[in-house]
Amino acid sequence: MARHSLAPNRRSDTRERILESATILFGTRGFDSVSLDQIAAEVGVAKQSLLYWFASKDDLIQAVLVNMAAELTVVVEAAIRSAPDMPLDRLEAVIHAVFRPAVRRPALLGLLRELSRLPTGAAEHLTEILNPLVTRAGTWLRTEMQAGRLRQGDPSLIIALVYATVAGIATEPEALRVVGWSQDVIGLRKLRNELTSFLRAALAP
Amino acid sequence: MARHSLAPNRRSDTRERILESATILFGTRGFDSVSLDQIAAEVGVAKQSLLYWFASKDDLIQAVLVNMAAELTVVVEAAIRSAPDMPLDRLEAVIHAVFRPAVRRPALLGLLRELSRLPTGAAEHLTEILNPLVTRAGTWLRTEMQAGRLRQGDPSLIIALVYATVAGIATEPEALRVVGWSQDVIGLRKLRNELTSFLRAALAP
DNA sequence: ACGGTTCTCTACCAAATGGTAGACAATCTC
DNA sequence: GAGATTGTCTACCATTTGGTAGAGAACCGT
Repeated sequence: MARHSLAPNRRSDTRERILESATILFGTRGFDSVSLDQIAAEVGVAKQSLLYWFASKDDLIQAVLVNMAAELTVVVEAAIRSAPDMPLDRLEAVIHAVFRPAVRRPALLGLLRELSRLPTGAAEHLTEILNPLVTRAGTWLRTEMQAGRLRQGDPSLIIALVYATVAGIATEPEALRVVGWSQDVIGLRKLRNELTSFLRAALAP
Repeated sequence: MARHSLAPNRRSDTRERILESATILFGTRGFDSVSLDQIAAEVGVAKQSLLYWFASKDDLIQAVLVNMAAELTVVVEAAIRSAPDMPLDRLEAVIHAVFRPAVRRPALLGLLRELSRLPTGAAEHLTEILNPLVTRAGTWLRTEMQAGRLRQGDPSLIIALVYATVAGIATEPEALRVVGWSQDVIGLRKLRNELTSFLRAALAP
């Protein structure tokens, strides 16, 4: 009898499949709006299999967040390393790099949007992962400014502005639609290009 | 015996107090994360009094959204009318006008962030309210561009960019904090000023 | 062959949630 | 003053939720 249609493996991929589905669901609909049952149904397992891999919903959320932070870090660091040397070109490359996963998987940045719903202190671990990334970017901007290759300004503010814009664009298509735009008319690619040309105009020395 | 400590009034202000509390709670923590019990407790009434004024949770959400759209419309239209004549100054005035309620009541823009969680079609009514506002702004930008007082560009993209940035800044302080910034270091006012100076640099003819 | 480990499942449970039924008090209308 | 209206409440309910208990199948090392 095929009660266990999925033959148990010593090395099961269930954990990764749960993480993937949970990332998408949490990122698009929010931690509180997604139940463990829904995630389990999406993955195609029973809820209790899910609770075997993650002791509680909070544990699952934590794992999803750490996973997301690591993924973002890899993408951004790779872009910084491989980008062209001129600061404006490099900045554009990084923005493109962040936009690509943000568009393919809006849930990634959507998760950041969810942070404010966590109990206080639950996101402390994320700071350890993401803060160095931001600090590095700030240091780089400052260096370029002092070398006269970028207009003077507060690096922190620039980074915050870029983050807010990317997050706002990538995670709120519905809000944009409601005020009267369809995705086709606006388009994430167009918005990305507009953002980069804005930055070029504002940061050129 | 004071079982009804609040003397019933023919004209009760309970409805408005519910709307106010619901706006704040929904906007900061999300539709699904806030229960009717919590709203009722915040207002200081029983849940059933709440259901007397709004037939269901969906009804309450709908009312909160319409209320928010009307409030935003008033603010923006007033700013457009009273602003100085030079386009860049006027644009800055409008941004300041949107930022003020956005900072005082982050829930206002936070509600827009929540739209993607509504069942399809539930936000149609909002489009009727907000779309004219956006259309008007777009027409105005286009006119100024044709008059040569702003650099050429796609008005829709500019508006979307401004909206995304304001919304991202005003509604995600927690996300900004997690990557390593405190509100004190960054500050919404600084971010607003940075945004307007960016726009000036990018849109000056 | 066999005992332990890994993995998934069915069967429950206590708490919270959105919502209903209806009693009861204050006020208005006549 | 009588009856309808308005507004608030207590009591209750069905469903959903996160989580527990524990059985059983497939695989491992010996």
